[in-house]
Amino acid sequence: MARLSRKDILQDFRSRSLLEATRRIIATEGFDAVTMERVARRAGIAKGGIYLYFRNKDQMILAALEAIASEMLREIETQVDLRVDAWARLCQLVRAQMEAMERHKDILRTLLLVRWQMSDRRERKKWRRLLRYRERHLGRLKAILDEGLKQKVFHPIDTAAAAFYINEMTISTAQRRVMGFSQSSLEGDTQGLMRFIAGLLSDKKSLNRSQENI
Amino acid sequence: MARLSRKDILQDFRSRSLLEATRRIIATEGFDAVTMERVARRAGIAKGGIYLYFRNKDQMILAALEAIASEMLREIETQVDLRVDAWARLCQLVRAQMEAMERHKDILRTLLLVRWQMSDRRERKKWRRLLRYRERHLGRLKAILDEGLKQKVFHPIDTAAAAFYINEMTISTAQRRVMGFSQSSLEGDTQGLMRFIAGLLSDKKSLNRSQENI
Amino acid sequence: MARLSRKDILQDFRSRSLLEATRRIIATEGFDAVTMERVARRAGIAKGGIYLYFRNKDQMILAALEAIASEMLREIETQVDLRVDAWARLCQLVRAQMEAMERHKDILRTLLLVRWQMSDRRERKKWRRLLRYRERHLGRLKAILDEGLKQKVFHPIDTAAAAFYINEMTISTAQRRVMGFSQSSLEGDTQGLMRFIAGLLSDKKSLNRSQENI
Amino acid sequence: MARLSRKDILQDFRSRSLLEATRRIIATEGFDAVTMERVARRAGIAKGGIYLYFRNKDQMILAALEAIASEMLREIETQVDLRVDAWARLCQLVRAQMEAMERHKDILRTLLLVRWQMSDRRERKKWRRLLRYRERHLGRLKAILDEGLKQKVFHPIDTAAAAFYINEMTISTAQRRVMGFSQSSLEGDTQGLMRFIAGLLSDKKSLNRSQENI
DNA sequence: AATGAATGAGTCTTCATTCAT
DNA sequence: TATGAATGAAGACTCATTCAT
Repeated sequence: MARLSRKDILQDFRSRSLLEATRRIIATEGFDAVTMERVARRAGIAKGGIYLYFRNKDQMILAALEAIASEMLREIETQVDLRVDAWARLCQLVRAQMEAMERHKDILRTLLLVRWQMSDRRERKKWRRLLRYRERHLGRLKAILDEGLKQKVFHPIDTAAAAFYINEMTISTAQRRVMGFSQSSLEGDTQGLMRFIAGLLSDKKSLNRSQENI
Repeated sequence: MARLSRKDILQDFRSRSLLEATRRIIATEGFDAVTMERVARRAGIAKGGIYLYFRNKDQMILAALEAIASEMLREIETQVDLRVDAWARLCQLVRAQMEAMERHKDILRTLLLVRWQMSDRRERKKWRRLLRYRERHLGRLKAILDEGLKQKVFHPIDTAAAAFYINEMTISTAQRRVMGFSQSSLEGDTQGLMRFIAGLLSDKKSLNRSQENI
Repeated sequence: MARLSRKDILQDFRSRSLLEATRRIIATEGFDAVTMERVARRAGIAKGGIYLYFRNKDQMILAALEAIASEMLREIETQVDLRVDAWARLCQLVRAQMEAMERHKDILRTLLLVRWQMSDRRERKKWRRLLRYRERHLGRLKAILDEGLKQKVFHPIDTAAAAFYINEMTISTAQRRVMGFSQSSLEGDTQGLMRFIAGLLSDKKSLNRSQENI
Repeated sequence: MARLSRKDILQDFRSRSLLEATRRIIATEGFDAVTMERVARRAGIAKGGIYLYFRNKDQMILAALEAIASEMLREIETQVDLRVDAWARLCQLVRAQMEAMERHKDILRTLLLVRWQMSDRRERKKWRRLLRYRERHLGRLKAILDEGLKQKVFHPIDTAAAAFYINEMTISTAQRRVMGFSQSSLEGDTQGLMRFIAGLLSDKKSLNRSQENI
């Protein structure tokens, strides 16, 4: 791989600083509090300097969101152990997703809010890269489901649809926590969620078995 | 009932125009695109006139969202037939919800956007009234589930959690359609959703039976 | 004099209500709080109705200020006893002025602030009527001084200038009270003021005499 | 002393321009005529630029007033010669004050306007800093009077009250000139004023003496 | 490359005045 | 006459973006 010149390193560092500053502002003061002025100050860069790294505010925020999404996905994916069976792996994935969302709950709101702006068809292109993370996650979920099906751990099911629903249910559960509407612990909510997912996927036998493994 | 004078009618009309304009802007361009100027222009009213009907921008948006939630809930609730059994009634409710959301795609977009706005804890109080609609809907769902439990149509389950997840899955399904990510017909998506819900609620026997009734 | 028709009486009543409302608002909420809306509501009249009595806001405020000035002057002038000598009469006048200003201190600020707007030559005409009240008061002061001079109670002096200074000193004393910078009682401040005025007007002998009469 | 960079100079210039523009508008059109738009235009700066120098409108106006008060006080104080006796020094001070006010008629108008603004108790804190200038001036006056008392140049008197009244009379005299109500020359008015002040302070002997020195 | 002062369009809100009823 | 809904011109303040240094 090519050596990074001092300049490249500096550029990369500054760029990261900006994204990190953006993220911190979103987390602590909300999306509307993101101004170029504030971001620059927190990143220790002059306001005008931002434009050396990002075309405009939109692009900067997009990059910040992408960084967050990317990090969360990485966090989730490193938790999955390929040696265990499909159900156990699904459990790991969902649990990891719950934990990641809990960890980043300050940002979660913004990230998910953006999902809806993404459905504006006129700006589809703008959000395309961000949508890829979602697709990647759904793909991973589906792969596990497919494998479970092959292993006859789950009953026959539309795995794409199931992946979609499982993801949505997980997000909803996390959202309920973010809104402060859950009295349970993270673990309690996760287990409740897994029980429902088990209901979706399994015939009675595997359901029983699976509940032991939650 | 009191006769409405010409003035009352006009007032009501203006007020509705403003709420409608607000809704359309939120749905098509997002919350940030709502400016008093634009709302006024779309409603065919002078900028200052808005303040005859709403104290400020926040109140106007809130009123618009409440009108939306209220209307959608009313549409859904009128579809439920009290004489049929719990499962059939659940089917009606979910189907009605799907249809209402399909009918008012822009309303749906607005409601889903606001769901995430609401999760900002700093503004909890602001959204309280709006959350009541959600609670009312979840209550109705739960009542049906409770009754189904009493009638032994469903297997033992945490009905509050189940109501939550059923609602979330329904919304997610509609959402997928709004985002253009579903190739199925409304009917197809609804049936798929009901099948998953059946999986959640029923033991094998009732599952089989229920699938006939979807 | 012509009989007043019912209409005239009503008009007069409404007009007074408006001026009184204006005055109360100035006194309680300050000059900037005077809006046509508020004035109308307090006067129990519709907003648009004001324009039946006054050409515009400026004229209304002017009329209100004039009413206040007129009332204060009347209050002051009724206190002067023509039978006593010049110095006693001057004492009465100054004391009455202090008392009137104390009574109307909420308004005083605005009334005196306006004095300065009056010095805008471009708007001289607008303020002319209000200035007459000032002139009338100064005239009365000067008349007393002139008489005192004739009676040899005061030492030779430019009575016009003295009238001016006495009035200014009186206003300044009242102002200091309005600003909360005086620890004395009204009576104390008034006596202090009179002592200084005595210094202005009298030779040593009459000074001594006058101080008994303060 | 630190060298001023070109930037510092420019900043200082802009800041001064804004204060100067503010002052001119207050003096010619009154407080209500001060709008950010107008100030910016007169200062040759963009509207938003003002906020680089002042937090908000209030602060800008306050800064302008403070600059005015400060400058006027400086002009006055440099005229006082410490080697002469108390009466001569008082003459110098009053004369200097009259001259400064004559030189800066628009400043005077501004200061007198603000005197009445300040008497709004609701905003006491806002004006505190500005009041210090008044106190400083009164303190200087009182010090001269106290010294005169010690030197037996003046007859026994409440020097604090006398300082207050002398200042008020001086201002009133200048004010009368600004309003165009004086036919005398500046010198004539000043001498008239000093004669009255002499009446306040002196027994007959010193009065006679002092009149030679006016 | 980097800075941050400067710009000016855009935002919410207020309110004197008009005018249909 | 009287009403008060409607208008629209201001006003204070913010902030993305530019550009001279």
